[in-house]
Formats: sequence, structure tokens, C-alpha cells
Amino acid sequence: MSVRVRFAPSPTGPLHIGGVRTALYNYLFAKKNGGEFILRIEDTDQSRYVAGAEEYIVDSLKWLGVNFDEGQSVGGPHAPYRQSERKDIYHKYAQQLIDTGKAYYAFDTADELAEMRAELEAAKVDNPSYNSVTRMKMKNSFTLSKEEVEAKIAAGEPHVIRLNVPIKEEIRFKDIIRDWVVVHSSTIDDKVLLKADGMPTYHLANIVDDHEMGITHVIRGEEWLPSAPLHVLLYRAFGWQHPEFAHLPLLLKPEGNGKLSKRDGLLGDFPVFPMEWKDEAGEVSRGFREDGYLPEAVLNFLALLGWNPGTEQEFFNLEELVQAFSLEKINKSGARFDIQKAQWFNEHYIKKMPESELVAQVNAMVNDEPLAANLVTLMKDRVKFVKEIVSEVPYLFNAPAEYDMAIVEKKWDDLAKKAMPIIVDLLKGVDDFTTENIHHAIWEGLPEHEIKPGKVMQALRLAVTGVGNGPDLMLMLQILGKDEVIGRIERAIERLK
RNA sequence: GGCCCGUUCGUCUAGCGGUUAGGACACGGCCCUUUCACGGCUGAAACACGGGUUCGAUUCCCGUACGGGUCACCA
Repeated sequence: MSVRVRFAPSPTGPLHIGGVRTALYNYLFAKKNGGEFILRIEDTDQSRYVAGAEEYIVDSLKWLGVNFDEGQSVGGPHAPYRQSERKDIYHKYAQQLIDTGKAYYAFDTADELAEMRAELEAAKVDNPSYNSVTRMKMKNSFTLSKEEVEAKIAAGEPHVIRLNVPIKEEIRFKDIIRDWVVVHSSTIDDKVLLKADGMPTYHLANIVDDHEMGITHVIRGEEWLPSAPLHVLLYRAFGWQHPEFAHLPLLLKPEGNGKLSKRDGLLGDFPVFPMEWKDEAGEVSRGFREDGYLPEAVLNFLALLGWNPGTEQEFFNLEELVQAFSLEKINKSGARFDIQKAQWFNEHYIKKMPESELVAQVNAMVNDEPLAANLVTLMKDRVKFVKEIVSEVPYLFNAPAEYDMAIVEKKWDDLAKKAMPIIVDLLKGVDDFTTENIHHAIWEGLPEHEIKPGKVMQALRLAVTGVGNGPDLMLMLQILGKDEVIGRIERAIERLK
């Protein structure tokens, strides 16, 4: 049977970066095995629906090149791929469970449920839940006569359908990453399957859809591990064979305890979403894309957070990831989110980017192609982000308003003061103001005045840029142009007497 | 708290009974260089603890500690 996997996010807001990794792993596994990757939207909670979230999910995956074979936007044999549009299917299966006694009706109100919980807590019950013992004190198919139940339903009384969890049954299943997991059914409560509003809960919808869509492997975050036994129980109730499970380790906070959250991005000054997102209140969450991360870098970084092929290779493109990927190599423990590593990958992929592409991106910022080309040559190996090619050299756009005094004290010495007017004269004599010609003029001319060029280069840098460090000076002089350079040196001589 | 999952340098990780415990990020040093970066070389840095099993445990088993997840008519 061909491999079929799905990524099933809930459109309640921007897709978290951890979700992106889950999608990636699903995609890699599918492609590695020549199978299909499906995007299913789990929008069964109408109260949490957020406009634009579904589109955001699709766009994020598209940006990274994690393409799905079936989904709402691309179609497929199991459409619709949006759960809110599959209500009839869930009703049919819920009814089947009722008919076979695997599920039952319950009429308890929110208040009654709260009361029950409060009572159990008062009685010091470890884990208050609606289960095989407590259900006998509630309003449901067990405590009401068949006629009463039918009458209530006919009268339109709000009700839910709950799973009839067996009292004593051992539930064991093999997780590809964690091996055997064993749980006793007495620790599971009678979960609601169909809500009073007619929508299924996640549990029902996910089992029904995975079955109907022929999903062979469920690859999802570890936060689902506690409900996996319930899902196995549901498959049993339907008489279906369950797919294989693989529960992924979580992405953890860079420091401190807990899983990575939106707040960590604010605290640590980094994005936790693939793309920028603006909520209804107008609050903006930053995205990797807008921060200047390349999709290749995000992919490479994410793939290695919780998985590695067991070799010492560290750079992978999508194709290479597909080739190297296997679920067995996924780690069991959570991985801390280290943005420095992401930056390092970004740096690497900038260096690997075709020159013409880089120039095009820089040109979009400066609107001057020859300048863009020079900036790329100047800065390419020095930046973590493309935008830094421009932002790291402000003095190429504006003459220095002040000078770094620490450098002035160290380098603006008598020798420098003597050399600067000479350099001005030398530069005046350069007709074609290119790197080579400038260099030639200075290195030929200064020794004639008993000055070693190396001794005054930093002073020259200071005069032109105002700071003591930066990229190749000769190229910067060429970029600035003869008049500007001479003007800046003369101004420095004047101001730094 | 109940249930479940986990634990190798600060971080991401390799390891699948016998290794000088390897690599990468970050950090320090040296070299290169007009400076800073890049690059190259190099340094410091880890098997949570206690019991077993075994000739021998980082590796297998059991505890303890610590960490994480989850306990909704949310996914």
C-alpha cells in the first residue's frame, strides 16, 4: 500500500514554526516513500475560526516549497479537505457507533458537568472524569430509558455523543519513535465525539478522516501522545485497523522551561512564525520570511531540530532531505530552539546564492544596479541577512556625522595628519577612480613621503566612514567616488585637528 | 496531583556492550588581513544519580531525581 500522510492544522491563527516542522517531516516521509502528502484543515471549532489563517498555512508551506498533493486548494479524490464541510460523514459514523453500542447520548449541561467535577475533586479523586463509574450518575443513555432518550432528542434537547470507553482493557500501540506505549482504559474518559452544535470533536473527525482518506501514517507532535490511546480505542470501536503512529518531539524554549511559544519570540527577539501575521487587533507577529531568512535556511534548520541522518552532513536542500529522511532517526527528546543556528544557516545560504539573484535583491533596495553589484561584492561574505548588505554600511549613503573617538585617539596620530593631505593630492591625480587605480596611487605615492600605507589606512577609513572597522576600503572609495572621498577626507582633516 | 513521554558538552546532536565519547552552533586563542568579518588551525566544554545484568556499561533492566506533555462539547 502506498504511503499517505497528512498535515492537519487548525486555522486558529498563524501557523507556529513547530507546526511547520511537523508538516515538513510529513512531506519528507511521503516523498521519501513515493507517497502522498495531504493538507487537511481541522476547523471543527467554529468559535476559534480565524479569517485568513487557512490561506496563511497554504502560503507558508508554499514559501518553503513543502507542496501537498491533495488539499482544499488543489483538490483530490477525498474532497472536501475542510472538516467543517464534512459534517454528514461524521454524523453517519457517529450513528454507527451508537447503533453498535460503542457510543451513547448524553444530555448533561455545562453546569452539571462542572458540578460533577467539583464533587469529585472534593472527594479527592485524582483525575475527575466522565467515565464508566461517573456516567451512572449523569443524564445519558445509561441512566435514562430508551424512550426518554428518544423523547429528548425528538424535542430537540441539546445533546452530545460520547464514546463508551470499556472499563478494563489494556491499550497498547507501537509508536515508530517511542516504541510500545501501554495505557489502561480506566484512565481514559468518555470523550465527547459529537458536540451539541453538531460538529465532531477533533477525536472523531480525525479518526474518520484518516480512515476515509487512507492515511497510513499519523505523524504529529508529542502533545497528541496522551490522546493516542483514545484514538486506538476509536479505531477498535469502528473495527478498523489504525494507521502507524509517530509522535514528534517538541520544540522547546531557547532557555527556561516549556515548549516554544509566541512569547519567546518577543523575549528573544526572533520570529516563531514562518511569515508575518497581523491579527484583527492589528498586532503584528514577525515572520522568518520578513526577517530575511531564506526558505532553504529555515528548511535546513528545522529539519535538523529533532532529526539527523546519523552522518556528519549538515547542509541539505529539500531534495537531499527527502533522500536522507527516515522516521527512525527522529529523536525522542524535545529540542531547544536556537536562533543562532538558524542565522548560521542563513549566512551559509546567502554565500551560496547566485550572484545575480543577490544583486537583484539588493537592487530592489537601492535602485542602482552597478551600486548593487558593488555592494554585493563588498558585503556578501560578511552578512547574516541580505538586508544587511545595505544596512551595515550606512556611511556609503551618508557622510559620517561624527567620528568614533576611540579610533581617533588611537589612529589619528601625527603620521595620519601628515598623510591625509598627501592622500588627497594623490587621489586628485587619479582619473579613472577604480579600486586598482586608487590602490596603485596610494601605495606608490605614500612611500615617496616615507610613509608606509598600512600605517595610515585605518585613519583613512576613519576619515571616510567615521568608524574603525568595516569592509574593503578600496572598494568603498570607488563606490563613493572621487569627489565624495576627497571631500570627506578634507572635512575630517578640518574637524579632527 | 493522575496518566504518558523523555534525560550525551551552554545549544543541536553522533553513538546502538569494549571509542583518546565524534561533529556542528555559540565561546576563547592563533594565523591570514589596512580594520572588522570570512576562511584556516586550535582550545575549553557532556554521558543526571543510585542499584542491578555482564569479564566489561554512555549503551540493557529497575528505581530516584529532574524536565516535558496532557488531563474541555480546543485542536
